[in-house]
Amino acid sequence: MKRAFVEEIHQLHAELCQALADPKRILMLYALADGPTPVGELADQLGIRQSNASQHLAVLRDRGLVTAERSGTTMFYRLRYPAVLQALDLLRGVLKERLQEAGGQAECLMEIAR
Amino acid sequence: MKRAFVEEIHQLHAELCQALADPKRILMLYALADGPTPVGELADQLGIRQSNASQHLAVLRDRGLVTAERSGTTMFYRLRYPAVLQALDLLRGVLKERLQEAGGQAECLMEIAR
DNA sequence: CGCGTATATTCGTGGGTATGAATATAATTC
DNA sequence: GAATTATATTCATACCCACGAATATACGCG
Repeated sequence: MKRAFVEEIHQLHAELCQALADPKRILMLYALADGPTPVGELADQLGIRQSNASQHLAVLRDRGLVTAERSGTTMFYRLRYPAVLQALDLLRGVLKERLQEAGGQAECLMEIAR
Repeated sequence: MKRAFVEEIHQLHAELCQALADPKRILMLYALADGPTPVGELADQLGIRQSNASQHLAVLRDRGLVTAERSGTTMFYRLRYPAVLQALDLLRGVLKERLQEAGGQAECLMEIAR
């Protein structure tokens, strides 16, 4: 059982986390929970340029987290693994705990931001 | 409820994910599951330099994921939120699914790598 | 206080990342 | 096939990250 393979797994694991390491991409994934969504709509929701939305979606596609389906001229992106949102929720919970322990009263915000 | 606050939450969320976006740090977190561990031991386990281990631990400390406690001259690092490992496990499961769907026969590796 | 051990920090460098602007591709309609 | 719409890609730029080497700090001991 080659050491290189094990390292490769951890590399892929890290790259998966890396895909989540951007506020825009996090918002995109949560937005996709409502079902397949066109690129333009995602861009509008996030208030970013179309090209930027495409770039972020390319990252998510590359990591295998979303799939794209064409319908006419518009591209619908679909969330592939809902478990990703569970993972994000878990980390959000950690963040909430951390902020509470830090003494800030930001807990209320946590309920809303999503 | 200011928009800036909500954006700040997502920024922090992303920074949390960013902390996980490195193979060495993932290994460190899993290693810390066994209880508080000195820096040198972590460095040895991962086969990295002491300074590099300290740097990675500084990132985890900065994101609030670990705490450091001094005992004499050695520093014991402790995992602060076990839920982080749950999140990592969820993502590992996603990775496993993805590799299986991709047709590779790397599933067996997934059982071991940790 | 000087020495050794354990850890932290700084610094330089190479490589990666996010973004807007511009351009390219793809499908639909006329 | 030209015009239109929706999306993708390329490019340049500014910023961030991982690493080793060197240096600094902190503690314990004599």
